[in-house]
Amino acid sequence: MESGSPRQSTKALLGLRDLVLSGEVEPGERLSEVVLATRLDVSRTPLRAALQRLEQEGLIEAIPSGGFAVRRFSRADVIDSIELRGVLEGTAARLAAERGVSAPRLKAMAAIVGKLDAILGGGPQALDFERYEEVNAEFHNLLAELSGSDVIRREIGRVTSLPFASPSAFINQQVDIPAFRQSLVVGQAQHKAILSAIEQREGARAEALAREHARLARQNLDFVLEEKPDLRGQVPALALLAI
Amino acid sequence: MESGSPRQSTKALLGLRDLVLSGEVEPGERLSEVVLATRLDVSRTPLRAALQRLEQEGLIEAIPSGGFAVRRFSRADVIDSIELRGVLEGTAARLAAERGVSAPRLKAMAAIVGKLDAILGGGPQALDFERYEEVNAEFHNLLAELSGSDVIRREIGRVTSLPFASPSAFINQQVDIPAFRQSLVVGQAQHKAILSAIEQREGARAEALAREHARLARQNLDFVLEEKPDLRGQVPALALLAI
DNA sequence: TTGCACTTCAATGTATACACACTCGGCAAC
DNA sequence: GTTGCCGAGTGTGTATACATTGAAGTGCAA
Repeated sequence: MESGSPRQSTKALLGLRDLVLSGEVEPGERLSEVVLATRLDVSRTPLRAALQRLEQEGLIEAIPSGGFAVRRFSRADVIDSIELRGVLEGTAARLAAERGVSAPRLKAMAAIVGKLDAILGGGPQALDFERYEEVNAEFHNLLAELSGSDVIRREIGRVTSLPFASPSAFINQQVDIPAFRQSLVVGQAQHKAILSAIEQREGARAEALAREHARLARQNLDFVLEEKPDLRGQVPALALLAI
Repeated sequence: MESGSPRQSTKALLGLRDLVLSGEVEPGERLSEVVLATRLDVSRTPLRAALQRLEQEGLIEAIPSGGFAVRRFSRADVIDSIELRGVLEGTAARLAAERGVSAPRLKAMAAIVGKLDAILGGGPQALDFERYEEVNAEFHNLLAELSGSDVIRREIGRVTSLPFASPSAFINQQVDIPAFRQSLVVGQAQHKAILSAIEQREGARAEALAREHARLARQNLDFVLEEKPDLRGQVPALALLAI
């Protein structure tokens, strides 16, 4: 069987995930298999596979009496998920520093940092958020790889599958506020420092920096929730949040 | 639907997990749905649910062309899984210290430590491994809870579902060797220190201690693999290992 | 003898029918 | 009026038939 595109289970998984993330089905709402199967135009079998998978991803949760419901995330969940990402990326950075990284891969990381510099250096209004988000994701993906550990890489992948735990959770055009733009500058400084620490085999520094880097997301979260609560609907990462 | 015991999917999950963990199906071996369904006396539907779940647990992996195979773990995987557990339990301990733990829960933790003392204090030959393993698991479960974070608790639960990443991975009668008994004493000292650090709100100390505590498992792993390689078959946690 | 293509087969992916448990409404008894 | 029981209905859990694809083996041709 081809594991590529034209599978119903893939269609069901992507469709269902999108339905949940976009907020079309509300947190706490029970997910009816027949309704969803009809809506996504798949049979119940691949749909159930998608439900099980999303349960493991943490987006939905099993109901004791059977079936699933959209999970309702608290602010604490979001904060702790960000903290967890920081801890895991910190570990990746520390392991990279301790175990060493080959010159070519360090060069690749430096190239990514250079690209981020170029994106940020283009002047305030020329800033391409989408492009920054893309390259930022590259940085974080490569960081996970530099750890040299498949176990760590897998784990980071799992945790960051939750939208609000993603490294790019609060990078988007919608929330174009000076405070956010500044946070990108700070974040880029941290990127450089993390790379430097890895190059110089400073494990503890690399770990601390990566943790602090993740906290940037928490700062932005706090800012949105407290200063600009009206922006909540604009940030996709917060669609599942029930404060 | 009752989510309790008499469900075919439960039967399939437990049966399949046991089949993999016991080594009855060898690492790398392809898992045939029809064969397994017959063997476990369930239909393919609940079996497929179990397969999907075990894939998420990390015990088996999907084959590109379809189906699943028993995952083959390298020594690096085991080492990194232990490291990961240390990092996560370290985070749980740090959060417990930083955020504070209620007096009753601290008391409960102290009670567990007391039970471990009693088990270890009974003299060398009276040592009840099974009981120690049980109470040790209690300690680690409560530690995860003391973090006050469902996110962290879930994550620790996931990681420690792999047999060699479990806190009790190398505690068993089979490997009754002086070095192992000594490691229990050291481990218990670390238990006390972790509790003390949490009580005194010393986050960094609590984290460092919990990390080091996990490394005890790595020491025991190294000992088995290098000093007593003939014991490999005796330790259930190593059944999946392909050095 | 070797390589390619076709055929066949086996195993997974999908759809759907059936069985049973949980829920919710109504009715009766207290 | 409230509480408890009962029955219908909805929906998930399970089984199985069918579709589809990947792989292997065989035969023919170069």
